[in-house]
Amino acid sequence: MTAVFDTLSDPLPRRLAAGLSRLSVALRAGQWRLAEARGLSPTQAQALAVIAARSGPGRPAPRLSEIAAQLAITRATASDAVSTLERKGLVMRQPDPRDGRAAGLALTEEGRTAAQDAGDWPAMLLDTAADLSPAEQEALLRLVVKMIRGLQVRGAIAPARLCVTCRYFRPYAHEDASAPHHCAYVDAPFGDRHLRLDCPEQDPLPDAEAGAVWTRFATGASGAMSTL
Amino acid sequence: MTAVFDTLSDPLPRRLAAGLSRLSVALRAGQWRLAEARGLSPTQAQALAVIAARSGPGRPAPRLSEIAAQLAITRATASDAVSTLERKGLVMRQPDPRDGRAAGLALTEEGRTAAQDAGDWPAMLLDTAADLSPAEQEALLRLVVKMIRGLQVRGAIAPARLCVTCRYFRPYAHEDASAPHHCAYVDAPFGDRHLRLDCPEQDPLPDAEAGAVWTRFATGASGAMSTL
DNA sequence: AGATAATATGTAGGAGTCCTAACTAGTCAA
DNA sequence: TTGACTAGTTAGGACTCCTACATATTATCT
Repeated sequence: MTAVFDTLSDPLPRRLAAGLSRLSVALRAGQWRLAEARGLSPTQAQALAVIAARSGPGRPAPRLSEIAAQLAITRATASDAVSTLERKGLVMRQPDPRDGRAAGLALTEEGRTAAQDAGDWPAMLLDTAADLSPAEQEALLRLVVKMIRGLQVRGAIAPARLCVTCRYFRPYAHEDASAPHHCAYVDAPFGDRHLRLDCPEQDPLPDAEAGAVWTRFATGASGAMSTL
Repeated sequence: MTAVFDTLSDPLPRRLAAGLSRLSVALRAGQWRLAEARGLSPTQAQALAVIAARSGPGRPAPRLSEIAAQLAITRATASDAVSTLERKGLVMRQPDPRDGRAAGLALTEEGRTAAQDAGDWPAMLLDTAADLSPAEQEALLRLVVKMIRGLQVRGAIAPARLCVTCRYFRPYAHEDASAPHHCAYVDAPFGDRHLRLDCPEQDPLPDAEAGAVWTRFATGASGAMSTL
């Protein structure tokens, strides 16, 4: 094949890591720029977003440890960030009725408003993603999901609420190439482009069963990749 | 098609941003963990890597501003990081013969050693990438390159030394689907899986000409995507 | 019941990150 | 030579992120 470049280049996984790292640099920088406008630092904004995503009627209030795990920071750092959010009047700590040690985190009215902006990504990133063709966006989402799951399995990040590790996920249950999967929770078919990264309804499969479902998803042929 | 999820879900670019952000969290955390072992903070390690990548015999010594631009931080922050590296004996500042204001940055012997480790990514990330099939790795690299170029065009990140913006790049110059492109510098064919993100030989095309080359690359059909 | 271990969180201290603003010194062009 | 840039540094402040260590509460084991 192409002996020259195959031996000359860095291994592909290494370049992938470098590429993702570059994107990560751009993301961080964008978050700092947004931070100023909103009076929130990147970590604070992320913490706010996690709290918002995990709050809801009839759902237990998220805890500090949960924030720390999701952001892959220590509890001490998370405590700092939450204290600052509290000082800014966006978050309230409430004693947890079921565990006197724990502090349940809830958004204030202001916090709810701020959290909506906090989910805003730098426009440049959204525009760049939107410039990809729909098929490319779908392929990228699928690949990103695979990377996230891989990191999760290796313990590098906290469990994300992914479709592909959910009790209600049925990979390749339908013939329709544009929506081959099935969500048994809403009982509807869907495709790779609908895969979620943080679904509130997600109910994680135990490890024993997760492997088989994952394999079916990961190896399943998808006919919609031809136009890349 | 799948009306339910199409209207129910966050827009795809938004979820892509969220997904990349999660990967970015994992990356940062991994860098902090590595940092400890090496006595270098993430920024210092990145700065060291940039200096190493841009140093070389017969090449002008990289400047501080270049580091700042590549890492998307201010010159002040870069100055801090480089000062620390200097204090640790890994980097030397040398007066630039052609510009008395500028300080050329060079690695010490120790710095050269340290820079090799600094290019090491968290093993978990490399392993996860390596778990993807070769076709998937190639597809992801291509998509990451597209994202980087998009962010670069929008001014969100400093110019990367990409094949796709290089004077010597000839997209789809060959029939061979596994190596359709051609590098006129080494005069050899190569494929998407060989795309580089920081090639020392890269010579950027002027904007006027870059658009046409890019379009040919971006829209070119690739036959190797069927097994995703 | 009482002692012990484990858990959830908070505090303190220190190095590092990252910014803006102000400053020095060198370059370049009119 | 003067004025406008440009490269880099410094100072100050908010925030990030860590490792200890301290505190309260819950779980567990005799």
